[in-house]
Amino acid sequence: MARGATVEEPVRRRLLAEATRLFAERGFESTSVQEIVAAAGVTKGAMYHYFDSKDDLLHEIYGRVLRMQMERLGRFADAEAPVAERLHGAAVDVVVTTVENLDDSKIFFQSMHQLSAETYKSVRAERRRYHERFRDLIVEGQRAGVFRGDIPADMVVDFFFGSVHHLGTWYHPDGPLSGPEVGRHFADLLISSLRPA
Amino acid sequence: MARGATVEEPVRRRLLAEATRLFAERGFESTSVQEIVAAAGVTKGAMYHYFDSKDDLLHEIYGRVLRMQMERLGRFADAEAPVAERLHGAAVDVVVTTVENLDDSKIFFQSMHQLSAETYKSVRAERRRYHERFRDLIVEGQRAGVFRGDIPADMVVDFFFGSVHHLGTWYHPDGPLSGPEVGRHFADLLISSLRPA
DNA sequence: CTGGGTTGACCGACCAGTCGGTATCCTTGG
DNA sequence: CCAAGGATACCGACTGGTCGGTCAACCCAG
Repeated sequence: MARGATVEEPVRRRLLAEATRLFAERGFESTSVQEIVAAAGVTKGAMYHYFDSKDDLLHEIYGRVLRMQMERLGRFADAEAPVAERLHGAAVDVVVTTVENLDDSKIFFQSMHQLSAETYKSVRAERRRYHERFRDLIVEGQRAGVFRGDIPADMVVDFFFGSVHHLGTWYHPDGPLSGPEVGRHFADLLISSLRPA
Repeated sequence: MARGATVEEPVRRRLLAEATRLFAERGFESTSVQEIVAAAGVTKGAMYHYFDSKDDLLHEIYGRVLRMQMERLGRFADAEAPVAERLHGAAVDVVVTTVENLDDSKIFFQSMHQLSAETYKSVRAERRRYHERFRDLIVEGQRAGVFRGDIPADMVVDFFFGSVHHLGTWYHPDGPLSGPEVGRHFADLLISSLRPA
């Protein structure tokens, strides 16, 4: 018979995938390295061959998410369209990709503070750059007069991303709402909340 | 000299206060019982005299927050005023009380999943009742035609409380914004997002 | 003298990370 | 063409240490 599917997936990728699943399910501190390697069908030696530490595993997961989100936001922000449309598109997209990677989202807001001090700082910095990119869209709209200017743009970003990050606590892929549906509603709420008084 | 301030506070209350502070600072799993009792100036035996387990400590913290929030929401919801005003008042209030008890908020969204299965379920149920109370206000406004009706009220609640729960990740009491200021902005965004198209 | 409150040494379970070892492949030079 | 030898991938028993929770004994107010 052909080699099993698990053999096709390289060990490193399998470790990341299982770690993501388990961290989302039980939290970082409640998941032992032993459980991760057992789920991936390898032993500790293999894990410590590919990663420096359990912390490093979490760091990799964050890096993957952050790179992906930043790249996608860039494409919406740089498009040629009215600012309200670009913001709406970016908002829908971040919701859709969040629900498509719900495990990543759960890990983010539950386990980020478990990272070592320096790793934590670098993740925060990367995250801040992402928020600033998003905020610039809002500021642009406020300057153009299409968004209300009496609420700080930074706060609007925190307001919106609070909602996005919390999708992991209530959204279920097999529930009545699809990702794009939730994304459209969220984006509508955002744009609507920004209409000049 | 008079008895020290710590002696005035009963042991049980001190344990809860220190546990809240430490859980918020380092997370539930990263805080040992030994650290909690040391901070409270007692020993493990004393803690296990008042609480069944470390889990029970967390459960009590949740219970305290939930009771307080539910009671306050009730007062706003039952007031005599236009529904938009009642919702706005409740929204401002939940933000203000959240930033006044930021530690509780941090614990909520970081450590809830560490509770035992049954405790977790009861906390979720209590939380759901709170959300439903809030949602009913929105439904009332939608029926009255003062709020847009094309977005499910449940989703609006999740949208708003996502933002509220995430205050713990970015709000600093000594920052430029006071609790009531943030509350007003958040409430304005909520009401604004609900204006009929 | 009694019993609620409190002590702190102790227990078994578990954990992240280490390390000496093995198996398999790739390179190299004879 | 092949043997030698090094590099890579992986194994799993083990270590030093931490954790939540227990319990027999103690203290002192009523």
